[in-house]
Amino acid sequence: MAGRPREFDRDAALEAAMFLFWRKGFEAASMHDLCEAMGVRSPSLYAAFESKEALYLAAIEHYVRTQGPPVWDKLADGKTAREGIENLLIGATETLPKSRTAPAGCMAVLGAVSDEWPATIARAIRKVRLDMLGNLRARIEGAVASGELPATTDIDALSRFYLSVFQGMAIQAKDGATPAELRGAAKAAMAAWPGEA
Amino acid sequence: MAGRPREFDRDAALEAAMFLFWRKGFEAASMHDLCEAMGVRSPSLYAAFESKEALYLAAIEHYVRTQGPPVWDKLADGKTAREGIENLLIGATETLPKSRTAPAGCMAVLGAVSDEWPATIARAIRKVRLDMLGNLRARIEGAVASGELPATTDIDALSRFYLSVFQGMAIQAKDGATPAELRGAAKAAMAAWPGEA
DNA sequence: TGAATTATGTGTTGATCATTACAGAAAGGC
DNA sequence: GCCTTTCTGTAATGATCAACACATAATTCA
Repeated sequence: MAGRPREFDRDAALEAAMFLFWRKGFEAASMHDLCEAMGVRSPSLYAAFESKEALYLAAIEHYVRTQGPPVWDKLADGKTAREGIENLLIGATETLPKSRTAPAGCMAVLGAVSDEWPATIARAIRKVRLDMLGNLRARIEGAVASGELPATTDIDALSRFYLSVFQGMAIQAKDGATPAELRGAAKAAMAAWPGEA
Repeated sequence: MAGRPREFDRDAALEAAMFLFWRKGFEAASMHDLCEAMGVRSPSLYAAFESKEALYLAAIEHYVRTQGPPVWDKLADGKTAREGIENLLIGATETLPKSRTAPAGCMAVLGAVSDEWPATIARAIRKVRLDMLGNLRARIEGAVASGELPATTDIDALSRFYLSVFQGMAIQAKDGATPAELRGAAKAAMAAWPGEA
């Protein structure tokens, strides 16, 4: 037995919440701001999303699902792992800076970076960052298996290194770095590829 | 004409505030927490530091003055710029992870990384990050001038690149990376030095 | 000794926060 | 038409927040 139908689009509201959390973080985005951005009154919001904390968790999941692939799918592009990682980094130089449609930076890289975000949120975001590391690691492992990289390659070190470049670029994008400026950093990072001149 | 003398050590209190801000950020460190950590009642705190915002500004200045040099002075160590930057990064692998005496991460790298920190604080922190970039840039410029690096070196790209490695390592330290793990990333980053095999 | 000055401690202020009570409205099932 | 269910809007809840009023204590200068 269905009651009164919901008058707002749950997905559109979630996306609006995502953008606000992306820009402001968890604490600074107040329920008042969120209601306004989502075009929903607070009781409807609580009925649909349970709590501010649960809303954030839904928002970052939506973020990973919608904003992640355009960036991270590039890691699989190209025949070699070297090309894949370069494609990832160069792609990020375009998406990380502020644009007409998106805030600067990366919600997952820059979130929960101080203590005393709710523990569940900190855990969820840390998991996303660990997944980034895992993605890089998997690509590099593949390159070692295929012989693109020597068996002596320090896989952990190399994946952690490229993750740190990505994360650092996110901070600099937040500080206003342009795609061209980030591209310089990305190109420089590729010179660290084993065997590079 | 001096009135009643202050009963607490202003510098010790400032340092306690610094550590709390370092760990929690601006918003999440409440005046209540700060008073407790500093061992001071709020009216005394306001008399000595004016406001929470001004206290944060004093705290980050104290941070740069006391925590910066042990890390950034290493940039001048070594005969070459390459050695200096390697010393900086390797040194950071020891100081960035959580220790008995210090929280994980870097107050300047990880601060004001979301919107809606007070504008004056965001400006101050961004300036510290810009100074980091300037320090790297100056060292690399010197290396080009002395002939250590070719005149064709992309100075902006190289300094931005090493800044991003430093900043990324700060995030990973916050996520629990160990000195050994960070050392791998730092060593890998040095392979990007122009002319490296 | 007393006047001026500055710190301290208690307790409060208005604002803002996330969350919810409550009453009315819109749908389906009978 | 009526009951159940679910959503919407208004308005309130207690909690916490930064900041401060006020009275008192400690010091210096005259």
